[in-house]
Amino acid sequence: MKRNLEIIDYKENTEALARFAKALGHPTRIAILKHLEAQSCCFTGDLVDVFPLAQSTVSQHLKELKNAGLIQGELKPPKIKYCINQENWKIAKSLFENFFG
Amino acid sequence: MKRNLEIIDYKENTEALARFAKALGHPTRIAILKHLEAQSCCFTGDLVDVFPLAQSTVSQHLKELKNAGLIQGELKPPKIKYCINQENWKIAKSLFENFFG
DNA sequence: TTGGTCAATCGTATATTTGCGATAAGAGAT
DNA sequence: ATCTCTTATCGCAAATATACGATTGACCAA
Repeated sequence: MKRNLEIIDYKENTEALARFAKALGHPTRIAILKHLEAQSCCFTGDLVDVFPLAQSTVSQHLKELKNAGLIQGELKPPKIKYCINQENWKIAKSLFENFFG
Repeated sequence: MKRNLEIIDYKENTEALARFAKALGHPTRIAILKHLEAQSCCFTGDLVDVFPLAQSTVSQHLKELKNAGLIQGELKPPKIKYCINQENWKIAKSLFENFFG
């Protein structure tokens, strides 16, 4: 049943795209990702210095980006180094490219 | 002051991108846009038939897409024909392309 | 003017998001 | 064990988002 598979893919792609888009739907999160793109990686504390937000708020945005799969954290005690999750980044990129045609 | 202009552009692009992303951050709105892409245009009623949602809910999603500038409505009494706003679509496309690198 | 059709808007309820300060948790160093 | 540094989580308040049914408004036809 090729048709069903296509429908499922369509549905899954739609929801995956919406999930990524939702994660990108806040200026601070876009800025965090731009920062990570430019620096390749950075620590939470660096971001707290850059944005006029409380540490807990920055941490929450990082959590959402992590839940969406766009970033990943690596333990570098006593800090945590955040980087873009290249694998999912590529998936998101291709979903958006495909979407915008 | 080139530097200031760059900062402003950076800030504006970040916010514009977040606004577009936010509008795309719901499966129904992605699906509506995919539908419009495929059909080029369609009426609200068609969408109400396609999605398992109340008419008022679909209308609300259309309003958000319109506010984000991604679609536009044309009066075709007694119906309204919705199409993708090609101009802003291109802007969104290039913002995302630029963002994902 | 009246009626019919279609879509937007109004209330309303519920859920989610965003932000903060305060607190807890994890991992060395002393 | 205790202290320090860094980050996550908790608890809360305010704002926003999502969905619905009911109502209103716009337009054309009879």
